[in-house]
Amino acid sequence: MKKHILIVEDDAHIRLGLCEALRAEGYEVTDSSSGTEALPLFKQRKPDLVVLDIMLPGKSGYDICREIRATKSRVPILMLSAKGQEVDKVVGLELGADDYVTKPFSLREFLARVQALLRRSDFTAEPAGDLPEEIKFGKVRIETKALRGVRGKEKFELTPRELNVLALLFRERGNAVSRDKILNEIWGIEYYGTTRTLDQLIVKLRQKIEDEPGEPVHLLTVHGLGYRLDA
Amino acid sequence: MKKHILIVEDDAHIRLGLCEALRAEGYEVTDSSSGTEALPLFKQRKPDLVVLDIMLPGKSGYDICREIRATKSRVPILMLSAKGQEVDKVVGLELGADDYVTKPFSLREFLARVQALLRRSDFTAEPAGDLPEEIKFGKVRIETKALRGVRGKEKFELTPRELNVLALLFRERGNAVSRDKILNEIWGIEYYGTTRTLDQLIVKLRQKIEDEPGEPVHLLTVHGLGYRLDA
DNA sequence: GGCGCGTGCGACAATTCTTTTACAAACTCC
DNA sequence: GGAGTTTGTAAAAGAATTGTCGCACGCGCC
Repeated sequence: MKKHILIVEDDAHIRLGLCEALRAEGYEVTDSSSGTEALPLFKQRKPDLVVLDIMLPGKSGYDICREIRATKSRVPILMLSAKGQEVDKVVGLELGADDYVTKPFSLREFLARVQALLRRSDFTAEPAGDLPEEIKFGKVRIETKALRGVRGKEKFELTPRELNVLALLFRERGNAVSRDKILNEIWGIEYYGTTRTLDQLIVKLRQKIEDEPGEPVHLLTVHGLGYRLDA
Repeated sequence: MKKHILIVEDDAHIRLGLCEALRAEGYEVTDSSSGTEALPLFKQRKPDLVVLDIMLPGKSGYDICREIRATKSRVPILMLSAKGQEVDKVVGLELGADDYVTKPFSLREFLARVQALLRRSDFTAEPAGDLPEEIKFGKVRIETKALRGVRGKEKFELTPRELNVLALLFRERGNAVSRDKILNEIWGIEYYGTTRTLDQLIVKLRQKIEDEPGEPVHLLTVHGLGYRLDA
């Protein structure tokens, strides 16, 4: 899943440059030039990383940093300090910023720090954190941490996405889960693809967990709604 | 096992900031604002690392450092020196401090040093922390202290880094370990490099421990996540 | 200085996963 | 039963991830 980054920086040149560079790296970027806009944006978009310029019209980066921490969020924060500006790192530290880059900085350095901060905070990793150790039903047993399982004597592996979908269905086992819900939970709220993608993944899952994929006994279709997992 | 850290710092803002950051990293933290409290706390809690501000009301960080060393403890000590303050490293060295961080510093830098000190103090052998004596799976047997192993009758040598990565995977054997986790644990928090470096190292490891490096049976890729070692 | 070694990085190839497409089959409703 | 909709499935296209090669750099050693 794409990492989402919020940038708050008033200098349009720099802001757009950073945005472009981050997007080129495959991040999803939200940007703002205004300090007052920052907190609402933060709450709304729930980014995985925040980049704050210290000098901003209206509210300073320090203020925003403090506000974000006041929400109990532990999102990593990277502060940009202006050229030649005295940086009071201790002030930032008290406020909970994680790292600083001093202008002028190279794009490469900036990207490296972004990556490093995301890596450090990355306990969300791919298969979402709240998976059970094991998923079991019928002849099937799946070790979630290994992304692999067995059906009777057949071994198979799962991709992170397959595992997430299966875990969601397993959590709701016995109940039908709508396609929309699955797409929202696993693909994310702003997914624009077709719903056939999910069907395709279900096919793959059936091939793995069902004895007769064409005649499923566990992973059932609920016509007009979605799918249901029966144990 | 959680590492335990004792912080002695009078500035409440900084103290709490550091505490929170360390706890977020999974350390157990005891904090104190008073120099006189420090030694009793140290004796009682037996931390794995001590962080001392130099300027303290009552007793200075230097004093506490000396007292701790007088107990024959070899616990790593990280000193914080205030902004603009002259640091007498020689004095500190004589007293047995292991590292200094000069304010202003970023959280990231602080955490990196903490991690480095803990790792260094963790010395069982050259490479790193808590390695088992021997790593064994399939036809492979590795003597960790010698950085040497055999696969059937083939002998090979390992570099420290290769051994560390392999040991990490071995400790988690059966579970997929994400690239980010490997990079964090082995390369450390302050690593800004690319993840291709890790792939490269995996290639080398496969050449050593697999009969068919192109067709690995032990050191497996978990696409989209990282790697997994199967015994 | 030249050499070997461990390590890091860029580039491109190979592999795997995801998404789309197309059409057949199943289902719903009248 | 038939039209319209929804779902199953295979195959192809498209993306993303990983494997691998070759070169660069720093370091210790000759």
